Amino acid sequence: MTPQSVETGDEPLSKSRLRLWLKLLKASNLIEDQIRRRLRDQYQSTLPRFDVMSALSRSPEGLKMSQISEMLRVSNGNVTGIVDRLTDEGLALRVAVPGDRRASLVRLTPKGQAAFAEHAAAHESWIDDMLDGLNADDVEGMIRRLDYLNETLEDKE
Amino acid sequence: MTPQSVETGDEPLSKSRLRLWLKLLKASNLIEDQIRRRLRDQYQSTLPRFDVMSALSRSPEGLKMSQISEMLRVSNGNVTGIVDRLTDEGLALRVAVPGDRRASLVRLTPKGQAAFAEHAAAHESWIDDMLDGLNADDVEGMIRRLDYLNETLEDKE
DNA sequence: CATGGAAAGTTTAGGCTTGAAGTAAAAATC
DNA sequence: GATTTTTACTTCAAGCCTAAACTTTCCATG
Repeated sequence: MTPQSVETGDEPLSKSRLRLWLKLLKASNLIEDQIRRRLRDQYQSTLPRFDVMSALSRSPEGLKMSQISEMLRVSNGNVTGIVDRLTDEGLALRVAVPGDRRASLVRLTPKGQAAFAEHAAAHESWIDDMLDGLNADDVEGMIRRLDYLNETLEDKE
Repeated sequence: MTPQSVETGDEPLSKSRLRLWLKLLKASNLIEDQIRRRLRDQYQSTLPRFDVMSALSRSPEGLKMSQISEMLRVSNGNVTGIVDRLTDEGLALRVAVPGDRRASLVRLTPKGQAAFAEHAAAHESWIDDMLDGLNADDVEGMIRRLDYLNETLEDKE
């Protein structure tokens, strides 16, 4: 056995980890592509818009631009463009923050709330459909490992 | 119990599946962002370039544009741009296909082969490092479930 | 061999994404 | 109170990505 390499069967663990990553990425892309396609076809929307609206829907009092970009882990300039487009379509709006003329609070409009409620319900059923091959044990086993993985990944940042 | 809803503990399975998807997406994004950042910082490259070069490196005789876009599941026009940029940098080149003036074979140049070999080695060690919290059992368990999930997802396309 | 359709690629418009540069306002420091 | 630094956000350039339109070439059918 090669020193320092832990083996599983006949394959070094590092190779298995690489294979795991490629399969994880593949699953993620397959699911994400489906969601993007359906959001586009059925609602003339996109995943980034969905993500921003989802964050806003959880904070009816509104969110600052910087809060959104932190929650979604995307750049500030990115959020500017997405909120601009949501605003153009009457789904969101910027409200001035009294006492701080630099910032503004972004909120969903009633129209935005209604649209997101519809999108979110569809989204949940799409996921349920795409993952219906996994039973409760599978789901639990994967969640447990992904939780641990995500913790270690965040620690490393 | 609600009719038609399979429960695990006190949560409907559809909710668990949604949570699983969000965690899968999070892990995928955390890892992908790290890879993008390192490819950029250490090699002035990008993940799409890496993916194209990876496909090309496995086919020294070259690949047609349409083969690349099919393998990577991206659009034709997308590949055009990426190969253009690789070509501009002397990492890839287009070779005429005798007997078909529409198509061309894309190949890595020697410079491209050398660059990719370096990037691929680094890439593998980054993954090994990021996933080092998972032991052989974890890796095997996740691969098994992801294999199954990917199969069902591809069947649904 | 003419012609109509299929195939291979490119181009284009529009949106997403980043890092970097820029603007303005607030806060801290002197 | 003036100056410096930080904070909040926008703008910009460049790359990525898609669907759709387009060009060129190939091929099948009459």
